Amino acid sequence: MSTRKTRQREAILRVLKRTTTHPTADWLYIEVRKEIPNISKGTVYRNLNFLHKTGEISELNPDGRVTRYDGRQDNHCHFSCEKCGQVFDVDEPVSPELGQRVAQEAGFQVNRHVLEFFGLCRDCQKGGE
Amino acid sequence: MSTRKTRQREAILRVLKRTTTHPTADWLYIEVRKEIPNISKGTVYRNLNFLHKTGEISELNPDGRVTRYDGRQDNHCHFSCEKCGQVFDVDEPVSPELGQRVAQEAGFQVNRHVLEFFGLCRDCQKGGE
DNA sequence: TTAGGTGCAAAACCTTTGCCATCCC
DNA sequence: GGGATGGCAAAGGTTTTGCACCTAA
Repeated sequence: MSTRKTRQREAILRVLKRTTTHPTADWLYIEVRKEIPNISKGTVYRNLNFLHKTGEISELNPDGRVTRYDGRQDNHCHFSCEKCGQVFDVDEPVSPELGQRVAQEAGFQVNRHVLEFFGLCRDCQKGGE
Repeated sequence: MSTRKTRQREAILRVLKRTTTHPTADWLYIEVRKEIPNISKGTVYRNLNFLHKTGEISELNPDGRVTRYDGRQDNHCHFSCEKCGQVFDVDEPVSPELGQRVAQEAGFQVNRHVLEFFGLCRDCQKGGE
């Protein structure tokens, strides 16, 4: 089970790394297709799952419908607009000791924790409602 | 658009309020069916969405697949077991001022924020990997 | 009476998977 | 060469929706 280098996998990772929009698999599919026109959705999903397992990217599920992906791997969190669905980076670091406290108190083995903000982005505040 | 009181809606809310397991729509469907055998899944989903909109319950999406529901409305957060998928309450309150800071820094209108922990629950720690 | 709610089933949606051809090492 | 990977399409699972009937107020 070595890890092979394929055009498809490299293209997917490259496109994801160069965007900050936390795209969906579908958006990545459309984008990568500009470069590899006959790539299939199955391949996109398989590679995203692979890259997630190997820890090169991370998954987000702000709205509970579509999975979004993030190429950043440093300590940061996200803001999701409840109107337009866009996801933005927030440079509020997540303090690691929080997990330890919860682990001790409840007996869980805490591997990670996630902090997410929800509300209206700048554009959607203008639009009213 | 008044709000009608129906057996179905009341039963769903009652079942959800009396559990602490953050159930899925399907689990609630099975449970409520013990009381109202011919209730339909569509009704369960419609009412859960309704109750969520009116703020009586909240939605959780720990794993990004199935939506879970929570009848508790006070300030608390959750721990999700990455192995068995169960969701537990954590009595770590979420500090409200965090949202304000992010709002000021980034220009977002922050309505709420969520803190979630992930790892292994007690039972799944025993089972090994 | 009547607008909102329900049951049923089909549709919509996102994601995974089986199968065979293809490609990388 | 041989196993990992890709393309294609079908299947899978969750959630939504259209429609005719029902029911609470």
